[in-house]
Amino acid sequence: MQLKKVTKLRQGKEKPWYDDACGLAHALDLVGERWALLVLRELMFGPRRFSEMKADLPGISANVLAQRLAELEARGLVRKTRLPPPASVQVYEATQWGLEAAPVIGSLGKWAARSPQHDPTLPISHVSVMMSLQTMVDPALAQGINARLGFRFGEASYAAILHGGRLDVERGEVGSCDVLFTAKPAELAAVIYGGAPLETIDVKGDMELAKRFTTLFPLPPKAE
Amino acid sequence: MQLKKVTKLRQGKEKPWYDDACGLAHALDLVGERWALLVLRELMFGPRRFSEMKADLPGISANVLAQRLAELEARGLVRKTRLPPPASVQVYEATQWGLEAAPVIGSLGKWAARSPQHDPTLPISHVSVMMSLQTMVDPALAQGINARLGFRFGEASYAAILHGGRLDVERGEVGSCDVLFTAKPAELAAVIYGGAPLETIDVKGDMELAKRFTTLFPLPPKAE
DNA sequence: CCGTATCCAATAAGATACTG
DNA sequence: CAGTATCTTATTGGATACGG
Repeated sequence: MQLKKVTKLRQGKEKPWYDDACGLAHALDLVGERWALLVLRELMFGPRRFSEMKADLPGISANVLAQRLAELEARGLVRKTRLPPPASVQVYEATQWGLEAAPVIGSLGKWAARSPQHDPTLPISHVSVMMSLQTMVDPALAQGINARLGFRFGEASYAAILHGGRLDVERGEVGSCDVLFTAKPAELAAVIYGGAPLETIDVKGDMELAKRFTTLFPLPPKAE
Repeated sequence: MQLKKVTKLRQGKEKPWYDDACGLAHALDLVGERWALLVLRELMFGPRRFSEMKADLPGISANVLAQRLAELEARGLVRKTRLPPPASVQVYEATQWGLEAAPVIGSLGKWAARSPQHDPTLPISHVSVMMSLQTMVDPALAQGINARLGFRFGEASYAAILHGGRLDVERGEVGSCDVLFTAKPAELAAVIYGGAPLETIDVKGDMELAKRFTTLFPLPPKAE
């Protein structure tokens, strides 16, 4: 074979899949491919390395992950950078515009949670749990509570601030907080959404607050 | 061939494509296939017939449209019904839950409108234009205006009420209104979003109001 | 560790023709 | 009109092996 098969990448003047000027069609051209939105989600709390993402997206192949990242980069949703020394490691991060997809992703997830066929026993990544907490917190129930929460999932950890009915999440060191949860993502989800007893996970700090925290995330009623 | 090839349809115990309990992954299992969300969009203002939809989704094949409708139906997002006599014609309509995807679709579209690569010259369906108007109206700019707008796109027509900064859209007879727009969807879009002169389309009624109406839909700033 | 190259199998989609 | 049947082609994705 002497013809170098040009990598597909649909870059530059990509022709849209959908001949439709509407924003939705364009959105699908941007992130409508298999895995694309899940890849973007993994970047929502900050830069990640290739293999971290691969590990957290069960079933994705290196091939596909690489291609999706390249496409998202070509479209201006993701940037490839190098962490500042001494880390000096190569990572992917979402651009500003990419980050703005967060509420959209959140509302998609919230909408889908009404599905009768939703199976909550599947594995789940730590980014997913944290995004879901941020999305699903009920402002009315959370009103008036001020607290700092910490979350540890093996390697990854998050700090969250509950304030004014909202939950602001950041990845990074837990720091000082009122409650610290340590668990696997799926275990935490089981406690928050599945009604599993709080004792099934490791909780440190204000147990009263922890208990109350778990009640702030009501599931929407199932459709059908 | 004696083995009836069972149609694919992934029904009943469909195994999810993504092994991920997060809502987003499930959303993608529900409507992540090519064309699915566009098909659902076409149902957002009421029941449609198969060939109408095929005509308004440029490039879709009967094959794919039929399959997507069947899948959406199996998942509880779409219902196949018959219009009451004397029409007695077979149509598809979104279920309640399906309709609730409207804001999600809207925000996806709004987010994508920031894309530098968005090409607004492509064809556009009447449902798309009306959804985009509903989504993109700026509540601050529209505050204080009360008006009834009519829209005619060949066969289809819509009535919209601008009130309290919101635009409520319904498909159906135009009825009495303050302004009546008659145009092709893309022409209307060109006037509202592309700054084309109002004279390029047919407008009847309060021209002052019509002029003002066209200024209520600012495009978000482009990313990058 | 971070990907790329290659190959192969599965599938999805377009075209077209056809039926109740 | 509302699809289904059939065929062919184009994509896609998974697996594996390999290079910087």
